Amino acid sequence: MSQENNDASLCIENQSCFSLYSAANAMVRSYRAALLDLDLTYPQYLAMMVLWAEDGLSVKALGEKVHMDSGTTTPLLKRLEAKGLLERVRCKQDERSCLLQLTDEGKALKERAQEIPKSMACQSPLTQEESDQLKALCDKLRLKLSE
Amino acid sequence: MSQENNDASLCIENQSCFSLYSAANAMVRSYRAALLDLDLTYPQYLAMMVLWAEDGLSVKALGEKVHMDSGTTTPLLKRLEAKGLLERVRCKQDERSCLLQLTDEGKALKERAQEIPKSMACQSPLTQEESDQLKALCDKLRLKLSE
DNA sequence: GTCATTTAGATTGTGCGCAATATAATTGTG
DNA sequence: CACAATTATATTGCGCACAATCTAAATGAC
Repeated sequence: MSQENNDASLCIENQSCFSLYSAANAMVRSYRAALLDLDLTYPQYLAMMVLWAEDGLSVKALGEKVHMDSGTTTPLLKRLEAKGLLERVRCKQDERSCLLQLTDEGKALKERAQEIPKSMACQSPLTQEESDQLKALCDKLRLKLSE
Repeated sequence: MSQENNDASLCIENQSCFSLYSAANAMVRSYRAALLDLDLTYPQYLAMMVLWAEDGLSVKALGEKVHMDSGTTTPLLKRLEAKGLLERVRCKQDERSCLLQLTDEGKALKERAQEIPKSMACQSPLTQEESDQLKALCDKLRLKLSE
């Protein structure tokens, strides 16, 4: 009674994790074309969205919002600084902390970015309800896994 | 009547794409500990699962199953070969094609891998229904986005 | 059979994602 | 106050993920 290949548990087609993984990659890929015009990668776009909502955050605060550690944020933020979208300045009160200030160019980019959510929504085959459902499931999963 | 910051569309907290992205990263991260014992990364584990189900596939066939292109598969498969888990042999009938053959060690690893799906399922906060729902939504999204 | 086209895979370069580690500033403790 | 512990950020190294490009083999058109 060996299970051999009709054992379903080690089959990627049956694994929601593989679907999650592949969908996230496909999503980032399809953002690429939309973000090309803004000269941003998807993770850079996430960082910019956080700063458009609240300028002047520290690296740590931004990292928490985008769920990235300093090994990811430090080089990413340096690239955004090199593009002239923000400045990284040491906090006077706490010299360990580094504050992120959008430049005028960085702020101005928000206008052009307004198109992105619209154009991405068009490409999605999901209804609003399905999209909300997906978000709820992903949030629940991530919260538990990052305990 | 400017929308300014109460404009919700450019806010990452409202975006299902960001939830998808973060959940996928968290998932891969939590696989890391489970796969440490097998000395596999998550993408390597995906490739091994495909070959455990069907040995002797070509690089192209494997790439299609895991949704990766040759820029990802070639170095990944070389690492699996370097670990002694498989061999890459040119196809006699078509010298362009490269066939993947599990070694005895590669086949043997399947036994130890049986624990992985179980241990990951334990960590998930999702019910079977929710997990199926998540999978269906992700599959629908990926299929549309990779048209 | 010749030559353009297609196909399979490999290579190169960039940017994450993250573990591990390092550095320097701050805080807590005696 | 000295000094250990904590905190914020930076650095290093590895493995994807993928666009772009290249090579070589196979196929198609004439």
